[in-house]
Amino acid sequence: MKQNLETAKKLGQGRDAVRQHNLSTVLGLVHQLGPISRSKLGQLTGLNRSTISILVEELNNLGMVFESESTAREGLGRPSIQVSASSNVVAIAIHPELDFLAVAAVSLAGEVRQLERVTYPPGTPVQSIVKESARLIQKLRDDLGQHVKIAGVGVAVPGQVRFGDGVVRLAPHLGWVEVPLAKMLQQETGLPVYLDNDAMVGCNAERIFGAARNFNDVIYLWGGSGLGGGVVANGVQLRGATGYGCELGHVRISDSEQPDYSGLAGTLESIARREDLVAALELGTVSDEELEVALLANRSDSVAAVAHRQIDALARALGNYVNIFNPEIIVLGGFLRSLFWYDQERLLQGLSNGALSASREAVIVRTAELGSRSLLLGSAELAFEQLLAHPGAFTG
Amino acid sequence: MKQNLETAKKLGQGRDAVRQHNLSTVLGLVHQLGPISRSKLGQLTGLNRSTISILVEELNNLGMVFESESTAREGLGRPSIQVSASSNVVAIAIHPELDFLAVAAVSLAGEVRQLERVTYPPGTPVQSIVKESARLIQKLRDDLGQHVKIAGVGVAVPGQVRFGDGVVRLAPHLGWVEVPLAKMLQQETGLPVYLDNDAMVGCNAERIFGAARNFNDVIYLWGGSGLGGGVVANGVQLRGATGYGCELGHVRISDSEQPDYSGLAGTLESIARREDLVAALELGTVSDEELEVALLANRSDSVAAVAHRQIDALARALGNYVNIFNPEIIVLGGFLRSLFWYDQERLLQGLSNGALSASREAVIVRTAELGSRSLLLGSAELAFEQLLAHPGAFTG
DNA sequence: CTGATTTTGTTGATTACGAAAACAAAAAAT
DNA sequence: ATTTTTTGTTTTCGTAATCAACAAAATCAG
Repeated sequence: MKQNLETAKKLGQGRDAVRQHNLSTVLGLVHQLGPISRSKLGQLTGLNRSTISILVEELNNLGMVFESESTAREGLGRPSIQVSASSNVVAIAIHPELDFLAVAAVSLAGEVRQLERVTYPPGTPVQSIVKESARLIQKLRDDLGQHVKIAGVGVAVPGQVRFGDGVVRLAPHLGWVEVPLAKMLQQETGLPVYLDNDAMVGCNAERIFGAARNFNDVIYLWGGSGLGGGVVANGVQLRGATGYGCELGHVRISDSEQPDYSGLAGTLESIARREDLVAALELGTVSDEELEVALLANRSDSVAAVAHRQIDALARALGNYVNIFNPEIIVLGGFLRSLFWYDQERLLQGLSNGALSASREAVIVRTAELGSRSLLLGSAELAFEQLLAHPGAFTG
Repeated sequence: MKQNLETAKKLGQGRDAVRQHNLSTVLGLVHQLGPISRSKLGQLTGLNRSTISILVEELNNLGMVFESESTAREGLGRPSIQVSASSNVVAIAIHPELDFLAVAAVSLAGEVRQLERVTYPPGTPVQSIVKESARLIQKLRDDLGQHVKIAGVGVAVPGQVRFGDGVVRLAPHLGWVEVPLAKMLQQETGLPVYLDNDAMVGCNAERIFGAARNFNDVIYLWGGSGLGGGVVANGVQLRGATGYGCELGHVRISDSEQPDYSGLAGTLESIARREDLVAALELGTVSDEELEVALLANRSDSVAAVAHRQIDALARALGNYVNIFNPEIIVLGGFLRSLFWYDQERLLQGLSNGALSASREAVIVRTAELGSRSLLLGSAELAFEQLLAHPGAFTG
């Protein structure tokens, strides 16, 4: 509270806060649930018919949504007007990786309208990547045309992100340290830029559009070269004080002295390693899908030893998360999907052994649904979140 | 969202929601910060002078607060009226343990107005404890007089609590399984009853009134016979989907097969054990304070071996929590206080070794301030939270 | 095909509540 | 004693949700 004494953050609600809030929730529902009738919006929000009418009209005027006449019979009574999110409001999703850059335009309706992908040699300096991003954004804008409004730019960063000011604290693969990426991109493009850790971005996407849709308490674990996580507690994404939280891979679960990519010993990331699986299967560079096919086809003892060790470690970690978070659902993405399908029984049994039964009983374990789309949808969501919070303030 | 489609929970805000919210925040500020001037309330909430005036008057009429003329010089200008929480609005705090029962009346102003404590043999059935609680509550009410209004009853349970319906899922020490304690107490007393896990209750108290005051991201760890935890993330207490979350003691951090009180192996609770410390010091039944004095006075190797092992385990666990939650502050209570003071250096060094530096740098570690008062204040807070959420609806 | 029923959209009047402005009050500063 | 500064009070105003009444568009019953 003392902070508030100084910063004088507004705790009270004024007149316009109500309109702001209602506008925001209506737009949010349209965004998440897709085309929806006015009457259903009324049911969901508890607002009066006349109020919904005014709100939707305002959103229409802002260009955020459009209305279409009733499509088909929905039962008794006068058919309700359908409200849909506009495809002409888009967010730019950016995903920089070691050797490639993906830039996409995602509409408020949830479609990936356009996707550009370029590769470059590892070690390419940030400045070049920023310039390249700006170029691709301009290309997207040109292709999409004048009448498309840009909500902002969302970036999924494979590393630790200071959420408040959009600085990449550390992205080991890319060799970035304290890079003010948001500011750099903002200066280059003139658009508002939002950064977040890639796993958290993926978590949010799965929660809104994917396997964790409709759940309010979610654990998301994603295995790529490293191992990242995301948590949704009580309907809101957990980030910690500065945005460095949710490092679920860097949690020590064993006495082993084997270090992970961040130098921490005995962590889940140090045991459940994609490259060990790939090596055991004697594969080269493979996609997650190819890895999965190869793993499920191979039942040799040597592969089983590696997989079992990783599954057991994963189970132990999941047990910890269940005890800590009491989630409704656990979502496994990346190569962790493959571990799940390799021996689901073993994983779930291990989870049961390590978790308190009260929390264990209720939780379900699923694999991610969105695949590579999750990063695009989730990154765009970073920008849309700001738009949704203040729809009235948006001018495009 | 699908849930909402069925339950039709109100997402939109109506006319009166604003008043409700503002009334709530003003009362909340008075409750937390103690006597405060009207003008400061205006600064903190961002509300207009006239609005504050009306709100405070309404709270006054409800008997929640009272106003007093300016006490002393506070600078230039007309002195502002002081607003204080009423001492005549109280919550009943109940804390049942293995062999004793504490029942207290805590005022909205934060004073423990009265405290009753009785002992009974271990194994006393729940029904008896409920009856005894009701008797003590009646005694408190009689002593306090007619003009005191009761906001409700808050119970700190040493076990797992299903937060939604106030059922004790499992309280190992007390031998309770699926006990509908809230309902039982409600029927016996006619008052609204709220339950929560004891560590979470303590966490909330430390956050509002104690060592974690003014922090929004808190880890709280409390060591008694067992080891419990509490987490505040982004200003709200974490409970998980059903209320079983935050079992920070039951997190596996080692390959050891030593089971804890819940049968889980290699957890923090299985290593950091109060009774091992007590045994090493060759003590009998001691209070936390006595234990601390004895521990700090004894620098023998045998004691050091036990203490160091426990400190190292604690450090490893704390490192995990830091990586997961990126908190601003860690608060250690119960006998964990003693471990901290025994070798602070070792603990902090161990923490640094196991945590990512980005999160590690910002976090501070402190010991709990409230001692045994934390459970009383925190339990009362359970009832006050409901009161604060809907001050207008309260009739006493 | 016709009329009753049901649900939804529309419109205007009503109500609630915070903001703003003008004025009064109570202190310190000059 | 006068000015300045801050706060409390009162009145007026604007905004936004609600309510009631009516119209519109479908299904249902015969």
